[in-house]
Amino acid sequence: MGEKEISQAVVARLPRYFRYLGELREQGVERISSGDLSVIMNVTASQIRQDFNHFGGFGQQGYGYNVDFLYHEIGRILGLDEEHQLVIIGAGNLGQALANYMNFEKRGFLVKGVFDVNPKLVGRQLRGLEIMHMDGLEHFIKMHKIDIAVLTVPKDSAIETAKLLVLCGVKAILNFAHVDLNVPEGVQVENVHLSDSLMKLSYNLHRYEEAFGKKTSGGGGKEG
Amino acid sequence: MGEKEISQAVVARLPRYFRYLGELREQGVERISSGDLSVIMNVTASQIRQDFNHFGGFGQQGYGYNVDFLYHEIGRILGLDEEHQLVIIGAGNLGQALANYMNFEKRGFLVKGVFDVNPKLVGRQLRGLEIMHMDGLEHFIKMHKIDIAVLTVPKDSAIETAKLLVLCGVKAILNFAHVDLNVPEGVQVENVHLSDSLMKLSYNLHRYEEAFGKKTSGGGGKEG
DNA sequence: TAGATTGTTAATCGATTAACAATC
DNA sequence: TAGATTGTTAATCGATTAACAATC
Repeated sequence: MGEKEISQAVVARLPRYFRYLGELREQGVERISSGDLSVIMNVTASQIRQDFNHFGGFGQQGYGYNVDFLYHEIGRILGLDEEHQLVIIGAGNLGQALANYMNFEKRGFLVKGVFDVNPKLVGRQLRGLEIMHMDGLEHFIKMHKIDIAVLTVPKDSAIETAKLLVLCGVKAILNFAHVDLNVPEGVQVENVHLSDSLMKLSYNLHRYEEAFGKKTSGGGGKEG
Repeated sequence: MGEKEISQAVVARLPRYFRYLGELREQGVERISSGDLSVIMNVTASQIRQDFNHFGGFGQQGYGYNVDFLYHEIGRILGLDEEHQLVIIGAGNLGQALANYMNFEKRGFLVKGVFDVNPKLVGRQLRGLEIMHMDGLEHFIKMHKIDIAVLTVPKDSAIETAKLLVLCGVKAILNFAHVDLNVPEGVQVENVHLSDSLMKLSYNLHRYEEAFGKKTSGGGGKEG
């Protein structure tokens, strides 16, 4: 009832909490305080408590947080307790790499199909999946109740493809194409712009060099 | 002299400006006002002017901004006017996909080498590059003045590999491994955590469904 | 010149951090 | 109970937006 909107800044931090809690859990750590976790994760204890409390009180005064419980709660908040059916659109290098990137499966993101328009690719096997032609996309999406699409097509066809995906009923798009998609409300888009990341890295590299001198010289300063 | 530090929020927006300005430029648009650009990019004109002014006055009152000039200025700010030598560490699916992803080259990011520890991969050709064994990494990095490394090794070896890269003199790492790297000051890291992106997408998908009902039904509402 | 639009200062908004009473 | 640590409110900090004088 009237759940206050959670800011994307908070949401963006959840996967990192989930990862650290997963590690602690595997190490057999049973409980952890926000203070200890803040040291490990290099954030403030205050932020940790604020973040968790957006979703309810997971901790206990004087005790801290139960690692296993918190891990599963955050997983549930992220929707990892449910299975997602996804398709990969674009079977180029990146699409193939992602199809082979098994790790998604164990979080409940099941790759059900891979699509492309290139007749040279259509029919090929990819980790047990046959690459299909885009013509069959609409039928496939409805048939298999696909809710997420991973978009790795060239940027010139990305906008058009996204439109088609939305029409077919896809509700979330992980977009690797280097364009902004314009989707209707209720359809979620998450962009992964690799060249943007590289440019940001380049900026920071240059700024640092400018500020502290370019000398890379061999050996040099041991950093404390 | 005493350049005020630019926030990462601003830096993160620069590649997007660069992209839109590049498009306008290709369309032959000569000048644009912050107002017009704000409509195209769906941000406030105020933010655009603030962002640009962090780096100096690129516009002219009553005229706006010269698209070509601004495009090149932002490129320069991002360090795209200089060439970067980079290596890809890890020649698995993702590493190979990135090596084949030519687009980096045209922005001055030159893939000079691909490395792996797997003897089955070492020696193979990848777009004109031979996959090399990690043993030769240090020599290669120094020889070719590599400043950026793209890290696509499994997470268990990522931290160790990053340490090695830093020792060899690499100044920036684009990290695809699903761990946080702990590098000394002056070494830049940019993380691309694909599963984090997918989890964020999943969160937003679930939140929306919860808030507005799960009904996906065929056909449904035409969005205005 | 008059109109347009920037550069920049001031106001607002939101996110992070600090503080502390509640409570296990 | 005393000590620890949360949940939560208040204070601070930073980023975004609004406003407008400067100026092309």
